[in-house]
Amino acid sequence: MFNKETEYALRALVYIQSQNNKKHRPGVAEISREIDAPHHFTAKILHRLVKQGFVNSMKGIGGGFHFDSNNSEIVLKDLISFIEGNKLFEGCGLGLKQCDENNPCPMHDQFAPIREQINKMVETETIQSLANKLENNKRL
Amino acid sequence: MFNKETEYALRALVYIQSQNNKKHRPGVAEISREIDAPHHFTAKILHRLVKQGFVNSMKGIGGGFHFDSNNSEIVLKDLISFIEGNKLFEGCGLGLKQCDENNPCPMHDQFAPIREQINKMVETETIQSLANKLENNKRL
DNA sequence: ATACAAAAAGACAAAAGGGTCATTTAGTAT
DNA sequence: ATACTAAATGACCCTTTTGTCTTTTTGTAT
Repeated sequence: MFNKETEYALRALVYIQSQNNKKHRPGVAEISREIDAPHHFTAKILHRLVKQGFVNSMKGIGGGFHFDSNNSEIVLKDLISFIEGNKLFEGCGLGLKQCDENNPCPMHDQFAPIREQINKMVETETIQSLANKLENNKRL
Repeated sequence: MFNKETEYALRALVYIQSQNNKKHRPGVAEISREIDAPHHFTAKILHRLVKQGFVNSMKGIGGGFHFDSNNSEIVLKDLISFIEGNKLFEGCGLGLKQCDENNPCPMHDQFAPIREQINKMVETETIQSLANKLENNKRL
């Protein structure tokens, strides 16, 4: 479904939020270990997300990654679009450039509702809502 | 959703079937032109599909690609699994190795029904059913 | 038998995705 | 001020995907 970078980013941010909830700011080493992602690749991804403002970081002793509590929640669709574009949210199942209600490909009628459900999911869920579920039986 | 190879394969096979319905066996040049795919890449993909038995080919004058009418229809799931594996049909949304009903990731409850719908689509539709829709307003 | 059409085959290459490493910069606690 | 910790930065590399090109083989119609 998603590419590796997106998967790592989702797992990392959810982990950061869940640790923030416990008043802890994890570093790259801890994050990559806990979400089972390559150390340096995780660092690169997080750095991009910091530059874009999705998450904050603090250097030095006691530093690490964290969310600003006065920032709004991160909607998954915004994050995923930033990382891998919106082909999944808007593209045709057969990869046609021109495919919509008025000019449908043979798969359109079956595919459109699936795409809708995907959109609904990523527009509804946020990093924070996912992190909250971690305390509810869910695992990373 | 699908990778390029899968998209080209779906479009090519649907086109071949639709032409077969008109008693015509298209060649690579015609196919790649009509489905807007790279000529030689299309040839490579079709060759793999012939070797695997998904479609037949005839060399020489009057040759081209065609389906054996006494073969059964090609279920999309079989084709897609052959080309790009079944991550889309079975994988976790966050990319976790261990994620199921009993040990769900925070996205599992939202993602599982989507995956189900995808599975239903690719298990129901066939190259032939898609080709039939081409005569019904649909476009490639 | 021949000529030609078309697929088969495989080497090659560009681009994107995924990942590593070493060095630098910055911030914090003391 | 200092030492230490942790992120920032950028170069580099491997693999997979995507795509190109050339040559060979096969089969068909005549």
